[in-house]
Amino acid sequence: MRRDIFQAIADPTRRAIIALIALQSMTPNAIAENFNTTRQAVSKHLRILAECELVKQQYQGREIFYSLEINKMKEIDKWLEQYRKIWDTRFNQLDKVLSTIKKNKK
Amino acid sequence: MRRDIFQAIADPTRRAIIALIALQSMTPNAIAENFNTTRQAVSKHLRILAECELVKQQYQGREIFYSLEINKMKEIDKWLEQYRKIWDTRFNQLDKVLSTIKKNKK
DNA sequence: AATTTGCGAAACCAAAAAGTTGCACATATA
DNA sequence: TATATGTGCAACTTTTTGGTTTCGCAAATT
Repeated sequence: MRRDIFQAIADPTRRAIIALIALQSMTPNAIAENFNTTRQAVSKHLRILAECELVKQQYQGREIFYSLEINKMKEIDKWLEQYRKIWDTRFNQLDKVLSTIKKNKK
Repeated sequence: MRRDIFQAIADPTRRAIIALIALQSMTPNAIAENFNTTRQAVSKHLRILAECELVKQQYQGREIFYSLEINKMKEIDKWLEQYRKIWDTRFNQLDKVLSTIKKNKK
């Protein structure tokens, strides 16, 4: 089961879980209350998220609090960077064209 | 078949295709040469990418040139934004802690 | 006109994924 | 100690996915 972060965020439930625990840590039961699936299904998603180090577990008695490993999210940002460069460039090109049009109008 | 952009970029081959056609448009055959799969498999990937408007097709005789719809990529960026805010905040908090430590050393 | 080339679509297959049910086990609580 | 609670794990089922093969069609080439 070779998971990567892109596969992890592909599932809409997992993205919802990420959003849920982004600000405060939660237990599997508390998370599952927000979905129409069983706790076990959520547990499976959490396991996948944990496998690619997107979430962190904190044991407290018999409860486990899951929280987002925000630094891991930067990997997506890093991947996006190459494309951000492209869309910035294209925007600048458009900008150039627009300013040329403006100039010619004068 | 409900496709979204996150599902589209989940597959490594599709991410490679995206990278390939990011700078110049290419035909399915030309794209397929870069992979160990058949042209038809690539064609299927292209169809998925087209379905969620990540690629644009340009017909030229019997050839079809595919190019990246870079604006669509911004959707990922937009989704990331909420988390970027979080990691910026946490970084600033860390920064605060570090400067406090520094101060106390003096 | 006959053949080659570039392409998408459909049918099929194997593997992976997502979900469910039924455990086992530890930690609380009575 | 007996019971309830919170959790992960394994087995199983269904759905989805990624791939191949085969086909048909249109545009080039001969």
